Amino acid sequence: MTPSDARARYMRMRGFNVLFPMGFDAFGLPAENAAIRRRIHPKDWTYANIERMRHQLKSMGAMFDWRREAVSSDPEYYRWSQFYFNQLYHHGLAYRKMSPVDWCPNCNTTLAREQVWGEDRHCERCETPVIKKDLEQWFFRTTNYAAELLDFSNLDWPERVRTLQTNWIGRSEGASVAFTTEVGDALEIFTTRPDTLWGATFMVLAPEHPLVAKLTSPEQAQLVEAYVQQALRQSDIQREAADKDKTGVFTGGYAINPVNGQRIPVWIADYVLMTYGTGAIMAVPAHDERDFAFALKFGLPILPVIEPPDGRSKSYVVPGSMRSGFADILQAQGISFELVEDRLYITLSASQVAKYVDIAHRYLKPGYWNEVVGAQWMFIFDDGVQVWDSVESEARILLRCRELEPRVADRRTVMEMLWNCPFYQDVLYHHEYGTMIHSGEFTGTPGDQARLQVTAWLAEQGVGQGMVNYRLRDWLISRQRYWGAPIPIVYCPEHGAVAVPDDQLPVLLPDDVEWLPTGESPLKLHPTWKHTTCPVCGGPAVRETDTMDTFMCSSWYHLRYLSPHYDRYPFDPQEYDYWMPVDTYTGGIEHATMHLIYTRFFHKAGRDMGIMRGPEPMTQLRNQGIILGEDSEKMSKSRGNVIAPDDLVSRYGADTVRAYLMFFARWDMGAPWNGSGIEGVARWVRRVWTLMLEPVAPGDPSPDTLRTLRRKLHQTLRQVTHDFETFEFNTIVSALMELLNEMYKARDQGATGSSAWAEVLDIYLRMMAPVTPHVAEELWQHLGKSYSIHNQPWPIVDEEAAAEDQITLVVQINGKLRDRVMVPAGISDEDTRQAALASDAVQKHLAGTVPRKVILVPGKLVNIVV
RNA sequence: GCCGAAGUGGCGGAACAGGCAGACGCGCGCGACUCAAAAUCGCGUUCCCUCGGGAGUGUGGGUUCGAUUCCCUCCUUCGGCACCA
Repeated sequence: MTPSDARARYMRMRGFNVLFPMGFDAFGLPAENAAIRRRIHPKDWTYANIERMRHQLKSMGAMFDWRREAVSSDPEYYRWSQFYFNQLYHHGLAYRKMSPVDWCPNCNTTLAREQVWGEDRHCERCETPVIKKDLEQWFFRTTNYAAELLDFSNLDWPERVRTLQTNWIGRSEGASVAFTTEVGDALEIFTTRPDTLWGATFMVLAPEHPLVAKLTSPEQAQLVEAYVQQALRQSDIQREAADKDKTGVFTGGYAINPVNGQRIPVWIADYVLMTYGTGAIMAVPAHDERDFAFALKFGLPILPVIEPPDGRSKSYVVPGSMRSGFADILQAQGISFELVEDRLYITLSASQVAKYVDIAHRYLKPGYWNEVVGAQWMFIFDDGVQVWDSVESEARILLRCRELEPRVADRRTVMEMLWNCPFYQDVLYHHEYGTMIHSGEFTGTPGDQARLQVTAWLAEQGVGQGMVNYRLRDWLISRQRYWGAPIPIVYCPEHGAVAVPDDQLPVLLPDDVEWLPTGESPLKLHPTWKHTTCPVCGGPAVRETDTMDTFMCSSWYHLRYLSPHYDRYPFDPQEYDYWMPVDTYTGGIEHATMHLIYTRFFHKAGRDMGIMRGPEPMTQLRNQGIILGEDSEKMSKSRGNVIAPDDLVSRYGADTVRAYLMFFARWDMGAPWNGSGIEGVARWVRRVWTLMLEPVAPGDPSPDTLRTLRRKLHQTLRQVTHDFETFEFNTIVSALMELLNEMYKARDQGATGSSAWAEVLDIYLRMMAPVTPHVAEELWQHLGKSYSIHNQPWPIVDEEAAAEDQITLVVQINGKLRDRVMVPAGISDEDTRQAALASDAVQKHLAGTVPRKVILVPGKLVNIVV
């Protein structure tokens, strides 16, 4: 808090009208869980906490305008959260649907996808792994704004946050393609690789896909049913583990590939997710890693349709399969190979394949075969060469090989046979872009045009079109918890879900509930609360008993600060016009894919509903790092590693604590707490105090002393100003420390009676004011200046005073430091060169040799190259 | 696996449109004051050294007169995403 408070104070001194508000995002799981643990009513616990926090913040000297305080659990606040819900509902941006959702068994509530973290898919709050439940829940249509949320052009936000959001939204460009089942049902898929359509040798549906039942043949019914049941039982963690062995079942049904009429089997497998795309994929095992593993495991055909970019092919020659002289002729033809124990391992460039096939065919002994794989796929038999370019030719080749070699008799596909040869493995599968092969009229289309051309053709044929898919999901906002804003919906047997009219808001959260956990939503168990009347017909109806995710409350709180007690609208429009959008917003990086996406969504939705204006809610964002406990773990009461500012404040005073919080680590990086340095900052504050309050008789300072002092002063002012602008708070304090050291020197040289001294004290206190507001104010008064220092303008750098009149010229020989020479600031290049060469150290090192070259950086450095 | 950030003294950290590495502070050492200690003040504090210097910003290479800074390789730590078709 304090560094941003200091910056707000700095901006005020810069002449800005600064709104620096404070409020409490008071609803939510953490508060409710903490209250339950202590067996205190969540409301009592929350408001006691708020009071404690207010006290703490005030003791730190924050400049918050408390008249603008907003508390999201106050009815006068959540009335407007409910108003926003209604608006979203009326505009079709809030909807209710039954779906498998993430459920935290410990918090007894559903969670948004953003609130489920890590590999084990745990609850963001309590770290319990979540499970899936089928529930009817309320969602906000964040996906409507997926494309717009990717546009950061109006934002001065850190690259890091933009990247996190971009990845979270997860745009992929591709095409939708209309496959059909054998009996004529449409079976649409999404693919990013329309260029591989001719290699689609089977399809895979998510187990939950609606067509599964219809596709399943009677023979497969039992297996399919069992697999679907098992998939539903499994948690996401089990299902989504990437390294898991592929599982799946054949439905017995077939689909038709629209590009070539090929009849391909339809499988179900849990590696296809119902929640992404259409819940169905075309499988191109030759160019998709997952499909490849699946096909290999289940013996499904694999057909390469994209040439690898390097054009490399391979051939492995079994001992005894070639007539003698084979290796010699290869060598003579410039075809490189490795010979290991009579086995030949041959790697071919694109141009060598034809020549090689010819030679191999001539040298092949009867009863054997040889193959070329990679960029080209050919099987050389003694009676001719078979090209593997279709599912049919593969079948023929496989049959032939099985006849010739009993050891491959049980192989189900050619690829399975080849995969057994480790030498081949790196050329059998790839997912790069390349020239299309084995793809009918598209064969030969180069990799950089393939996707575009195929997509255009699909559209022409009416079987597909270009399409963009996002990973972002709609925001699940229902929570089966007590401590939140009630969702203002009433269910009427006649009229269904009806929004509570705005003039009847807020739907008050009752105090008299059983808030101790029962595994059920507390509002549901309240004897009377949920019973009400339908706003449409007046008949008996029941209220929605779920409450809203607190991220809903925090999505618009910046607007409530404008006018926290305004009772006609979420905010006073005049205030909105004056202040919005938020100019500077600071917060932790942990908000990147939650709060900061939600609030952007909220703003854009609000804009489209005619409530807010402009493209974005917050113009400039700067991330602060997290201060960890001394044990480098996140501070938490349960770990017992929390550093309470109160203790530090009572021991060192607020100003010292403020300054130390700015000084001890980089604000944007955060660090484990380390209290040992605070003594240094305390010493600094005391030394300022001593210097200004302990009288020292003025002496007779030299002009040099005064010039040096003023130079340091204005150089410091320049740096401090810059560092405030760029949020580099740690160097603000160190620059002030440096200047103080200089001031002590000047004092000892008798400077205290001078006008320069008065100037230094004046500016020094102004620079301190944002950092240590109390000490600065008191010393300001002591200097006899008018109240208050915090209303003073920020000082202006006197560039002339800040300029150096002497510079330290660095003299290097071959880039190594050899000497430093003091020269006047405006020195000419020629004089610089002379001064450097005249140096004793240089003369000694040169020892008579003549420099080959002299590099000159004016005003800084001379490098003599010998 | 993919994406991103970061590696500088005993510690927190400075410096980077390429130009004196280690500002400022902590800690530590020595000294002054003191009977003594604390506080305060002063000096010193990257490492090695034969006191001339030499090495040094995670590793190895490259570009350059010159690299903590730019490029490539690798290592480590942290964060995010992850069967997303």
